[in-house]
Amino acid sequence: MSGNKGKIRLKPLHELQSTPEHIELTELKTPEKKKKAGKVRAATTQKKHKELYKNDQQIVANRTAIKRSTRKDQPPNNQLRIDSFFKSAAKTFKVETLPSPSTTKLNINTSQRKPKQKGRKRLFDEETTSESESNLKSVRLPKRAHLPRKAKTVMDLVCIDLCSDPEDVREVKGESPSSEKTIITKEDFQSQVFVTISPQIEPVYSKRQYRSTEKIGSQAPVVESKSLLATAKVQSPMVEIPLQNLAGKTSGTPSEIIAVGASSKENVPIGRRRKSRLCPPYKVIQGTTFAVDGFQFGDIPNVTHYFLTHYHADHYVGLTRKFQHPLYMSPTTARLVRTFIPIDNKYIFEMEIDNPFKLNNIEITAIDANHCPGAIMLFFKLPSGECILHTGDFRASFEMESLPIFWNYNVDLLYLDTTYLSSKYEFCHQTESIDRTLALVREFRKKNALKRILYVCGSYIIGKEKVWQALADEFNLSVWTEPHRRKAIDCLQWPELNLRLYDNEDNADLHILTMGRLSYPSISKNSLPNTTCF
DNA sequence: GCGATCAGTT
DNA sequence: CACAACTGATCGC
Repeated sequence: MSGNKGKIRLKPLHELQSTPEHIELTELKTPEKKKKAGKVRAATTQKKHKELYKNDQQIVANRTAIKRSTRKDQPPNNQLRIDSFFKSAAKTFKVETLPSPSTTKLNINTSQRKPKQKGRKRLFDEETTSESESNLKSVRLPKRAHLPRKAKTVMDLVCIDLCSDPEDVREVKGESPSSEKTIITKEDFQSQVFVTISPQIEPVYSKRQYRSTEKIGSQAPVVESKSLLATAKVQSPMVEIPLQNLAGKTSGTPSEIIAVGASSKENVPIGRRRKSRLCPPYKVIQGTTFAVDGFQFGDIPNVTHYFLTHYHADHYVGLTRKFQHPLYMSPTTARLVRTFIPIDNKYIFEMEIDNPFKLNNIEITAIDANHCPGAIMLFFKLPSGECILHTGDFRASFEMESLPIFWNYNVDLLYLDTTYLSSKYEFCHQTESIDRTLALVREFRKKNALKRILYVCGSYIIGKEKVWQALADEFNLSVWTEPHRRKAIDCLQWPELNLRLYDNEDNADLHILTMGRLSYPSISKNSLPNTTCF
């Protein structure tokens, strides 16, 4: 390895998040009044749940004359939980991993590749795994044992939880098949992150430090991202991370990664007084006047265009009817925004996926992020030739590697918006998650053939459609969801989903519910006696 | 009443 | 314990 070839320079968070001089440190403790309010709220919530549960118990008792468990996380005595079923069953559950195109070696010398060459781009070179590991040793935390990387065709699964996000189905034990696939896996990044984004660094960017005491406005003390980043470069050497397995030598090796946080909690101000927050530097794309998923900071100085990567609450937080700037998003996200947030339509601009367009002489391409419907990554090509990728929330897949844009351009700067960088998170392909779900439900149905089954799928506003569609299709289920989500699903323009959806909650086989309503009191309220839930 | 904020939930 | 992505209650304007 020489220079930065095959390496990513990772900017430590403490540099990116350096506290500007003008930020005042505000009180560290929650004021007593708020504490009290919090307690009152908590008490109210508890009371509400108790009452709900009490009522629910009565309903169930009246219907079934069977006394149900008083534990909230337990099903009524006449109901089974499929999740407990499969947790015990999963230990012997095996999944055959199908050979994927990405496991087939291409025998292409990456150094000889031409930019327009066809074929699958190897974002991670399977040949470099061992080299990568040895190089990473210097930065890996001493106590962190690395996982075996060689794939097997059959893996043992210890824990599969249908109640979890199917995207989160993890292999706690066993070996990942991903090591022989050329996908960007979390594991490939894990070592870097453990070193770079360390607990010692994070507190610098504590909630209270990113707190403005003034209104955001023309004189507002806002972080100037470019200068801050430039300063970071000068003041502290980059953490050099060997990632020679990321992309070929002629294309697509990001020279820098900026860790991006999207959570609304990242710099939550304290107190009730309305004070705007400071915009963290990573919300603004370096060298541009574009802000991504940054709506809770008022008008960000020097930002002319705003982007929304997808319609999830922690990304559109702060986006209200008052918003008055050009706002770019995918067509699907645009329909959702129009439906739920009354922003003047003249500010909403749709970006076609994979269709580059220019803004301020910067070429922008929206790429499918493989997250929820309408979720995109953003690829910026600056006049200088510098290419910047903002991932938003995304799910890496080997299909992504085939995208021409990753073949044709280097990624010089990467805004990586992700949380699951720890080795404890192991992600399989989305289709595999769905297949496992179907297999488990199939097995459950077989064992409970005589029972009526109420299928319950927890969901955010959008994002679980493929799972419940697969269930509905295979088992011919009628689906019901809450009116709010129904409205959102209608925005997706996904006819197959609408075919399955019915307005009648009582007759539906499969309920798509908000996560917060997945507790048994809530579920039972909507279910009939002698019903098996999962 | 709207929007911001916080606590609590899965 | 962690986390994302919520919901609902409360507070400030």
